[in-house]
Amino acid sequence: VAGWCATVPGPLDYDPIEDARRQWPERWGGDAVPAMSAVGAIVRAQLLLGGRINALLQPHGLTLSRYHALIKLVLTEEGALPLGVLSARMEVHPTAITSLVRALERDGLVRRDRLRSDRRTTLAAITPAGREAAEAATVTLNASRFGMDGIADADLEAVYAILRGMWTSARDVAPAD
Amino acid sequence: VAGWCATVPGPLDYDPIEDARRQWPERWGGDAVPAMSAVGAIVRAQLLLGGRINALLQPHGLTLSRYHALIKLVLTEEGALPLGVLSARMEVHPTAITSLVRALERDGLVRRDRLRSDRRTTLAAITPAGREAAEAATVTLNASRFGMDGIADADLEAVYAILRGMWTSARDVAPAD
DNA sequence: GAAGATTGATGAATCAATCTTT
DNA sequence: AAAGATTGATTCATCAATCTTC
Repeated sequence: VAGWCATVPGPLDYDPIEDARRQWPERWGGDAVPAMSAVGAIVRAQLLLGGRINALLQPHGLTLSRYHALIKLVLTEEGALPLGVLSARMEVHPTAITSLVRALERDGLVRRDRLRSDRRTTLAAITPAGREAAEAATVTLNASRFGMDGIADADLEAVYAILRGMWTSARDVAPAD
Repeated sequence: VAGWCATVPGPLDYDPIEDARRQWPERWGGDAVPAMSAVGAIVRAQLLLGGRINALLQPHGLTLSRYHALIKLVLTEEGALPLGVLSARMEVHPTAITSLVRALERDGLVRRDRLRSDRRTTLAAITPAGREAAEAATVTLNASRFGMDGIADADLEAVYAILRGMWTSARDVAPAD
């Protein structure tokens, strides 16, 4: 149990998923073992990536959430989005956007404007400082392949293609309301 | 934007990762696109799974964390573990275990005992009610393949095998302290 | 002094209720 | 009344500091 704890699970002598895979079939049958393994792996990978990526972003004064928001703005050439749209694109609760954008504003990375055409909506607009931060952070993340170095591109594309099936399949279309 | 919001991102007209994949190469080159896509997919998958699994567990009065703890105890035929060991196996902070186990105790699913041999350590021991809850919940989860139905077993095993490379590679061995 | 666990404080995520503008 | 955003209360994860037992 080396330097892990704290968000960053390390490489382990005890592999939790392997252990579960060993014991699962005799207790509950083997049917769900692939699913159980994949779910475990996804959860653990997400935890690990969170730690790695946040560590990469820390020198830039960003977290993954804050970087995510900045990138969404950068990718909309106007560099601005209504909070509601930003919330939808990031897929986080509308309420979370409020505090997130407020924090970015405190650091001078975005500006908040009321829309003149409809003064209900607040516009989050990226500032020059915000663009710089996003660019620099992206260079860092690209260089370390988003914490994924060590895995081949073909494998990464395979993971992407498979997981994409979770939201492109017709499985949980909206229940016709 | 149908019934999603609230933890459960639905199937979307606007696909955030596809959008990023389109714009990434011209801005920052294509090198990190597979990594970026995989990371995005993992984060989104984890979010989706969290929603689905917690919905499946709710009728059993459990959450994913609480189920996770119970399963770890069930899988140790004594049905009991010191909090420190449980914390390590679940890879959550030692402080988080305290409140988690306390909540399980409140519901009568685990018992807390001080070890007679070393009265510093607290033992979390699963109760009969805890075993029942874990068994019932496992049947439910197995039946819906942990929220992964719709994806072929071979693909799930592929995802597992690839992601496993993140913690079995020598990449981040402890920095020799 | 060190291991094991706990407490209290801070920050993020979520939900209901509120406020403003349309 | 409805859309957009915000506030306040709750919960959970995290970190530092504390308390007990060895």
